Amino acid sequence: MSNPDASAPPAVAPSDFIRDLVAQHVAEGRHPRIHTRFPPEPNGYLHIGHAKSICLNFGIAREFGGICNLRMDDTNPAKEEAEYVESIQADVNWLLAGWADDKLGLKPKGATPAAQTVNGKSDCHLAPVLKSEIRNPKSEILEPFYASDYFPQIHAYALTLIEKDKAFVCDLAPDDTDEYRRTAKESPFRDRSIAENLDLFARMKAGEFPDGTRVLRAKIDVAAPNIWLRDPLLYRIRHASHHHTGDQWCIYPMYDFAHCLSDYLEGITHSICTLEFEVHRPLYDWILTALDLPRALPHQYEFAKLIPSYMIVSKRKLIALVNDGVVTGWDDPRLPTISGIRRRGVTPEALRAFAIGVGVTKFVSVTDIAVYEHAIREDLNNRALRRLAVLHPIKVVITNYHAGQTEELDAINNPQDETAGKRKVPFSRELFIERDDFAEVPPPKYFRLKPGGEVRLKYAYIIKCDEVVKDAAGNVTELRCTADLDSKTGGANSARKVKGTLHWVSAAHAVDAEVRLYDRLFTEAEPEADGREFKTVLNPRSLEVITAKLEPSLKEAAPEARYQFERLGYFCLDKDSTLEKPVFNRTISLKDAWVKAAVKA
RNA sequence: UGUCCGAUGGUGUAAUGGUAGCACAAGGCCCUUUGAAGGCCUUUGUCAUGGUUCGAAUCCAUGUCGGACAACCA
Repeated sequence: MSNPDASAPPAVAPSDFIRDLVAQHVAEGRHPRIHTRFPPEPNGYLHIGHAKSICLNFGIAREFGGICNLRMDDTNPAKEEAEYVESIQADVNWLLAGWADDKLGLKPKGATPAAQTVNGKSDCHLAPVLKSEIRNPKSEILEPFYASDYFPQIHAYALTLIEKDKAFVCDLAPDDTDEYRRTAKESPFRDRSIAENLDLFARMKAGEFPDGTRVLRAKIDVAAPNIWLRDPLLYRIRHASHHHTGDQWCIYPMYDFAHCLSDYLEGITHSICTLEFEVHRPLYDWILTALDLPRALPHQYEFAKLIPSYMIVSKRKLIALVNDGVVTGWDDPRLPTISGIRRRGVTPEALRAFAIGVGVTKFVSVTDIAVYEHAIREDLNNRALRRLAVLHPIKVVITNYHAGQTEELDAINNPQDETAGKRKVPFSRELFIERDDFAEVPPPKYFRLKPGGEVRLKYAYIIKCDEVVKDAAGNVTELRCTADLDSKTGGANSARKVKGTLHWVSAAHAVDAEVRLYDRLFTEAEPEADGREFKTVLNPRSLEVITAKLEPSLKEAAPEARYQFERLGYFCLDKDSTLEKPVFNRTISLKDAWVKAAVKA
C-alpha cells in the first residue's frame, strides 16, 4: 500500500493567461524555442514572492521545452553586493533542484555577448549553457548572466540612439528634471546637436563630470500621457565601484534601458515581470524598436506579485527587520526569505506546490497564509518520520511497573509510508507526558488524562491516573498511574478502546534538546493595512525557546530529515545544532481540532 | 490629476458565447493507538445598470470600487 511518489506533489501548473499566450506562440511557431529569464537585483535576499516568479519562469521553460536564464539585474552599484549574488544562486538552486534545474540557463564564466551579423546587420548575442551540456565540468565553470556584462553593448546602443537623434545629454538638476517631466516641459538641452551629445556623453563616460550633473535621456515625447515616455533617463553618472565590473564604469544604464536590451542580447522571448512595470512596457518596446535590431524582439508580460497574509514581502522592509535585530538574520526562520523558509524546514517541493498553486493573474490580492501552511503540512505529512517528544514535560510514574525494568516497544516511522519502517522506543517506570495532556479539572469533551481517567500511551499501555502530586504552591509535579499490563500491542487487552492517546518519553532515556517554536511574525493578516507601521504589530510570541525531552533515536537526527513530533507538529534539525546540544526548529504545528473545540466549549 | 490595469463564495483561482468548478477556510458526521492524516456531507459567488444574442462570468457601453506608476531604484 505504500506509495513512494506520495511525497512528490505534482507541481503542474494549471493554465493561466501567460501560459495561454505562450502556448499560442508555440502553436504559431513564433519562436524556435521559448526563452524566459529570472532577473533579480542582487540587493537583498530572495523571498517567497521571488519563489512565485521563479516557478512561473522556470515552469514555463519546462512545460514548453524552453530555457530560463538566471540573470543578475545589477545596474546600480550603490545597492548591490556580491553576498547577495551568492545567496540568490543558492536559493535558486535549492528551489529548482530535481524540478527545473535542467532548464537553468547559465553561461561560461566570464563570457560576454559575441558579435555576429544577422540579415546584414551587426548584432550581439549571448546564448545560454545548461549544466547538462558541459563537456568537461572540471575545466568549464558556469555562472549566472549579469546585466553588467552588457555595459559595453548597452553603451554602444546609447551611441546609436544619439546618432539617430533619439537621445540627448541633459544638464538639468535632478529636481528640475522631475519638475519638467511632471509638467510636460521640454528640457532646454533637448535640441543639442548630435556631435555635441556624442562629445558630452563621451566625457560623461570619461569621468569628467560629478554625479548628478548630467544624464543621457531618450528623446521621445515630453508631453506623452505616459510619464515613462516623457524623455526618460537612460544613463546616469555614478562614480562608484561595482560588485561585478569594479571601476570600469562611472556611468550606469537605468533599469528601463538595460532590461529590454539584456533580454534582447540573451534572446529572451517572454520577459515576465510584475504589475508595476506595466506602465513601462511602451518604453521597453520603444527602445528596442528605435534601435532597429535584426533579431526577434522580446516582449514583456506582467502578472500580480504574491502577497501572503501575515508576511512582509519587501526587500527594503526585510532589510530593516534584519538590521534592527528584530530577527537574527536573513535566514531567520520567521522571515519569508527563501533562506529563512529553508531553515524553517519547508521543503522545496512544498514551496513550489504553494507558489504554483496560487495561480497567475493580474488581480492584486492577498493570499491566505493558510494556503501556504496547508502546502507545508501536506508535504511534511507524507515524508516526515514520526517521533515521540515532549515539549512541556510533566512526570508520570507507573506504580505497577518495576523500577529497574525497561522494554523496547515497536513504533511506526511513518503511517503514510510503510517503507519508512519501524524503530524501537524505550519504556520504563518513569515517563514524561505533555503538561497540556493532563487536566485536574477537565473541560467538557476533554479526553486526555484526568484524575481517575484512562488514556493510551502510544505504542505502550493504557494507564489510569490514580493520584495527583503537588508541590507546596499547589502546582502539579507528578502523576501516579497504574498501567493495564495486558493492553500493549499484541496483549489480551490491546483492543480495549480509550478515547485519548498520548505521546510520551521515558524519563531515564530522554534526550534534552533546545526546541525553537516559531510562529507568525505578525499578529495582523495585513501588517501594513491602513498605513500602519508593521513594527507595531510584531508577534511577541513569534519565537519561544524551550528545552524538550526527546525519544533517544532523535540523537541520530539527520539535518536533511523531516520529523513529526507526534500530536505536536513538524520539526527539523537547525544549523545551530551540536552533538552535545541538538537544536530543533518547529516548521509548523499540526492542525489542532481540539483548540477549536475547547474555545467553543 | 494623468496613463495603464483589474473586479467570480470568507480567501485564492478555473470556466476562452453553451451545466459556475477546484483548492484553502468554515461547519457537520464517520474513522482513528496522532483530537493529525483519511472518508462522507454542507454552507456561501459572477461589482452595478443597460445593450448584443436563442443563450453572457465571458462581447459592447456607462458607472462604481480597487490597484500600479508619476526615483539620476529595480
